[in-house]
Amino acid sequence: MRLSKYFVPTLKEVPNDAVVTSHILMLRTGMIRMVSAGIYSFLPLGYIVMKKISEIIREEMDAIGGQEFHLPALNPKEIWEETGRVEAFGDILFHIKNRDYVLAPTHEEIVTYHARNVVKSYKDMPQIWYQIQTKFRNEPRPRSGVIRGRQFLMKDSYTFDNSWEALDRSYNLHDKAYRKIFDRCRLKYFVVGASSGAMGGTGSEEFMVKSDAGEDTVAYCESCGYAANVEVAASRIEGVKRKAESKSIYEISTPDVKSIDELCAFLKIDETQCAKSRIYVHNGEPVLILMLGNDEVNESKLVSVLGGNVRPGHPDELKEITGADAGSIGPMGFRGKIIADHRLKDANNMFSGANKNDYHIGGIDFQHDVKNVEYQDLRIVKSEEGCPKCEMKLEVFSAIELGHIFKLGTKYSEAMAAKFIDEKGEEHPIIMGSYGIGVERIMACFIEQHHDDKGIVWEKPLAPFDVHLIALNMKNESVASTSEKIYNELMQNGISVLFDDREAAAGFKFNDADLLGMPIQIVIGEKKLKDNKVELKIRKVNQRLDVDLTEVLNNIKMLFAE
RNA sequence: CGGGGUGUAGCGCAGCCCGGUUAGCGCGCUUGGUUCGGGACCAAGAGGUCGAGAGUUCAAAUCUCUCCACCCCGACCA
Repeated sequence: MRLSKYFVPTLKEVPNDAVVTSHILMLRTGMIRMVSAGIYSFLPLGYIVMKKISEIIREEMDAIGGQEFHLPALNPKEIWEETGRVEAFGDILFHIKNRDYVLAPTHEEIVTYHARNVVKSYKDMPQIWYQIQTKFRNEPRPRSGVIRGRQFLMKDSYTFDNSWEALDRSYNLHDKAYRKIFDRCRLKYFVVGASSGAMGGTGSEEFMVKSDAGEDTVAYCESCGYAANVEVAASRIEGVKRKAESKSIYEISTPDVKSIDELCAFLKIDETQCAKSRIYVHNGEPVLILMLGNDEVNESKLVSVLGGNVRPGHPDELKEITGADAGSIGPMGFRGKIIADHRLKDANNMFSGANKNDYHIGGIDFQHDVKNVEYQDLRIVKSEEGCPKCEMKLEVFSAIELGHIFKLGTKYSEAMAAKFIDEKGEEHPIIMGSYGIGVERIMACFIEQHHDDKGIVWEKPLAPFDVHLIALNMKNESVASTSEKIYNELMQNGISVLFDDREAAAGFKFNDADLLGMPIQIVIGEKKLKDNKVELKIRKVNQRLDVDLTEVLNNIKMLFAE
C-alpha cells in the first residue's frame, strides 16, 4: 500500500481527550477516530488489525469445532423478556424507539431461540456456535478509548451439551482455545478463576491483562499463578499475638483524635494495637465491623458473610447508633451485632473508640470484653502480603478483562424451554456455556504492552503491515526506482508492505514509521544506494543493518522466520 | 447518578478574571521556489455560527442563566 494514497491520518500532537496509552496511540496512528462517547470508527489501518485478530480467533474457534454464525444485532424485545433480562440489563440495554426491538448486548437469547427449535435430541449435541460481531451496551461511562465502548466487537460462543460432563469438555476446549488465541496475539495475560453464583453458573474463568487502564483489581502471585479478584482474594497474613499480661479496660481522653494514625501518634502505639470500627447497616440493623489497625473493610466479603442488604452507615446516623461520631466508635458498650476480622481474634490490650466523642478505651481483651463477637475474613488484600497458595508474595494491581468463559448451565434453556430428549426418552433442559472475547480489548492491550516513547511496536501476527518501506527522496531517480522494485518484489513474495512514497522530509517519514510501528523498516537513501545497500531497521530492538540490494528479500524472510 | 474539569480554524493552545476596533499563536493545509538520513527553509494564501440558546449592556469569546458535548474521579457493570 502506498502511503501517498492511503488514508492514515497520523497525529503529531496528543489529542486532548485521550489519557491511556493505547487510546493515544490508536488516535495518533490514525487507526481510530471517535464519533461519540464510546463509539469509534475504525480507519483502514485499525481495521486491518481488527481483521487479523478476528482471523486468529476464527481459526482457533474452528479448530475446536466451532461453527460461525451471523446473528442479528436488532432483536425483538419479547425474546429478551422470556429470560427477564430486559429488566436485568436495565439502562444498559439499548431500546429502539419506533419498534419493540432492542440492540443486542450479547446473544444468549438468540442462540437459545435457535437451539430450542432444532436441537431436540441428545444426538444433536455437542454444539459450539460462535460469532464475531458488534455488541451494543449503553455504558453509563465509556472510558479508556476502545477499552470500554458503547459499541464493540465481541467474539462470543455458546455451547450446548446433554450432560454436565460434556459441558466440562466444551468448557475446557474453550479454555485451551483462549490460551492459544492470546498467545498468538502475543499478550501477557493471566487467568482468574471464580465460582460466580450470581448468574446461576457453576464455574467461570476470566482472562486478564495487567494494566493501569483496567477496571478490575486483582491479586496475583507470579510464582504459582494464584489470581483472584480483590473482592474475594485471600492472603497469608498474621493476626495479633495475645500478650501474656492482660490489662483491664480504661478510658483515655483523646481530643480531636479521629483516625488510627492520629490515635497511634497521640498514644505512641503501633497500629496493630488498635481496632478500627466501621458501622454498616444490614437489613435495617446496625452492625459493628472491627478491623485491625488500618486494614480496610472489603464490602464484597462483608456482603457474602451477611447476605441481604448491606450499606455503610451515614455519618449522621452514627451518633444515634453508637453515641459517638466516626473516629470515636468502638465495641465497648455497643448494642448490636459485632463482626471482627480474623486478625483480631483473641487480641488483648487493644485500643478502640469509647462510643463517646473524644474518648478512646485501652486494655480491651477480645476474649472477655467483647461479647458475641463473630470472626470473619473481611480484609482487602494488599500488595506484598503472602500468597495463600504458596510461599511467595501477592501483587495487587488493576487489570483489563479480555475474555470470560462461563458454565451457564440451564438458566437460559429453562427460561426459554430449550429441551432435549435423552437416551431414556426423558426431557431435560440443554446445558449451556457462554464464552466471550473483546476484540478491541485485545488490540488495546497489545498496544499497552508493546509500545515505546516513539510509538507502537507491532509484532507480525497483528501488525497491519509486515514491512514499512521508506523512500527517503522520491525525487531522486534511483531511490524512487529502487524503492518501487523492492516494493514489488516483497509483495510478490507475500510480504505486506506499507510504502512511504510521499514527498516529505526524511525525519518526518522516520517518525511516522516509528509511530506506526511495523516490525521491519526498510530505508532507501541515496548515500547507501551508491554502494548498492539499503538499511533494515528492526523496530522492536531499534537495530539497523546495512543489507545488499539483492539480499533484502532473504533478510526479511530470515527475520520473520526467527 | 454524585464530584471536578474542558469546549476558541483540521489538531494542540493563548485571550476570558478586569466587556471595547479587523479574535491570536504553533502544527497542519493551498500555491510557488529552495531543500532531501531523524518531524526543513523562504514567500504568498485559505480556513472561525468563539459548543448551543436566552439574558444584561451602547458594546459579549469575555458577565448571568439554561441546555448540550467531551474528559477525569466515584457509583454502577455483562
